This record gives sequence, C-alpha cells and structure tokens, in this order.
Amino acid sequence: MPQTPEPFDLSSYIPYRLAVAAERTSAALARRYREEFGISVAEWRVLVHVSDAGAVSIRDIHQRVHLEKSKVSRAASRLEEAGYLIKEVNGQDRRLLALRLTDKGQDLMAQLLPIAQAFQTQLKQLLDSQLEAFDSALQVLMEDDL
Amino acid sequence: MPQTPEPFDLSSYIPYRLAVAAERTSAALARRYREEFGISVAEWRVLVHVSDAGAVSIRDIHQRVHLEKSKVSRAASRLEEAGYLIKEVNGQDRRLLALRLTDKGQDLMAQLLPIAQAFQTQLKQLLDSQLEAFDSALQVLMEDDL
DNA sequence: CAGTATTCGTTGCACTTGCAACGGTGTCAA
DNA sequence: TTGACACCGTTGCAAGTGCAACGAATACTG
Repeated sequence: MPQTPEPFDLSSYIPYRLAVAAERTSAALARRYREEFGISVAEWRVLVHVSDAGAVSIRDIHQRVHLEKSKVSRAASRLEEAGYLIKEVNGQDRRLLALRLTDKGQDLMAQLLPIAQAFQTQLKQLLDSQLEAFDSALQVLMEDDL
Repeated sequence: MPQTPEPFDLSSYIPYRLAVAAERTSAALARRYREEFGISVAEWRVLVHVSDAGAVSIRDIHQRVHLEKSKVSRAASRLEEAGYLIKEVNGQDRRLLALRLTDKGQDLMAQLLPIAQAFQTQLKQLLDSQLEAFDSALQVLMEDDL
C-alpha cells in the first residue's frame, strides 16, 4: 500500500481561511484611510482607544487593543510626531504616560469614524444572516484557549 | 449641543475581531510547530502546496496560497536551505521553477499534517453549531469585493 | 525574423516587527 | 531608610516585510 501523503486542503483549513479573510478585511479598511490620512492599522487602534478612553497609558492600550507594547509605543510616537496626540506623564505614577488627542487628532477621528462605521455597516450587510453565528464564533476564537 | 465624539466600540468592530481571532489562531498553530520544527506560517503554506501539488512554481504558490511572490520566494529559499525542498528549472518554460519536496521534506510533512489536522478538529469542535455559518461568512469575506 | 512587451523569480531598499534588555520609577518588607 | 523586586515605556538588534526594479526567458507583433 503506497503511503499517499494524504492530501491536505489548505483552502478549507480554518486558520488559513481566517487569516485570508482578516487580511482582506484589514486591507480594505486600510485602503479607506491610509492613502488619504496616512494612518496604519496600529495607529488606528491607538487612536480609537485614546479617543474613547481619554487619558490612557501605553500599557492600557496594549492590554485593550491587542497590540505589543513596543508597537503601541512606536505608533503613539508617530501619532505624536504627526500632531494627533500628546504624551504627558501621569502625575500619580510617573512611570505611566497619559496619551490624549490634540484638536487635530479629534478632527482626524471625526473624519475616520464615519468611514469606519460605514465599513462596519457594509460588512454586516454582506454577512447578513450569518452575522450572528459569525460573531459568536469570533467570540470563541478571541477568548477560548486554543 | 456638545458634539460628543460618538463612542466607537472597537471590541465589536468586525475587522478588529477578525484580526484578533486570526492572529490568535495562527499563533496557536504556529506554537505547535514553530519551536519544534522551526517553520513559519509562510513556510507552512508553501510546504502544503508543494506537498499537495507536486512540482509547482513560485507563481503558482503565490496565486494559490495568498502570499506575496517575494514572500514565497524567500520562504522557498529558506526551505531549500533547510533541505526540505529543491528548486529545479521547468524544462518547458525556463523562467519557471519547479519546487519539489525532498525526502526530508516529506518526512516533515508527515509530522506536520497530523498536528494541523488535529488543530482543525479542535477548532471545529469549539465552533460546533456555528461552524457552518462561520465558514460561509469567511467565504464571503475571502471572495467578495470589500 | 527583429524588436518590443510581458512574465518569472530574485533582490535592494526602506520600513516594520518581535523580543530582550535597559533606565527610570514605584512598591514592599526588613 | 534601604535594598530587592516589579513595572512602565523605549530602544537596539536581527529578522521579516512590501514594493519597485532588475536580468533572464518567453510571447507577441509587424
């Protein structure tokens, strides 16, 4: 019996499908604001959290938005250099930073958020009846031990 | 009316959820063979396609497994250097390469494939009743224009 | 044919990434 | 108070990445 190296169908392999779908989705979103605003995905996540939560530390962002702390640090530095946010030292604990949006940063978010919302709406329409199951599947993959 | 910068919940944002789920899944899989076999995700995809399709070109792999051609080229070079595959020139069209697994490469796949299959099984069990909808949602995200 | 255009895989380059290590700061117990 | 320890953000470094440009090979066109 020849040991056929049992064919493996990558295109039905969940980690692969997930990676491709995520990459396409991120790329589609990035297209919508990278060229116009020069914002990367990492910077986008930092902006969202700072915009939402006010004065946050690098560590806060790291924990909340699933980014390496060095990635957060560098994204924040780029955003600071671009004038979208400022870094202050936290008075309570001087190891911590307190990141805040500048006016320019708030203007930026006022432009970015509608784009992001529209994309979310588009995706929801696309997924339609599968949305609910899709979402709870993602929840499992985001939280369970793998 | 103060223009509240309408809160944006990143944790319910599909591109974000998808990215996190994909990253966790890929990381979990990579853990299972990176340390033991020293194989990256790109190399894994190349291996799978070469293992499946026999003598393939860089371009074939590029189109089939969603990898930049330079990424494929470099992954293939690493795999060649590690002795898992060989590059021959295609006799019909000498611009093309024909990648093939070596015996060592086939041995490697014989070890990797069961691990990959087991992980797929684990994921299917985890997703369970949502699996079908999840899969067709991924199909949409992989194929439709976004 | 000759000459141009196209395709293939590689590579140079600038940039990003992950990881470990670092200095600066705070905590806690002796 | 002092010393050991833990935590924060940054950075050095090696490796990986995307993109454009390249030489080699082939296809096309007149």
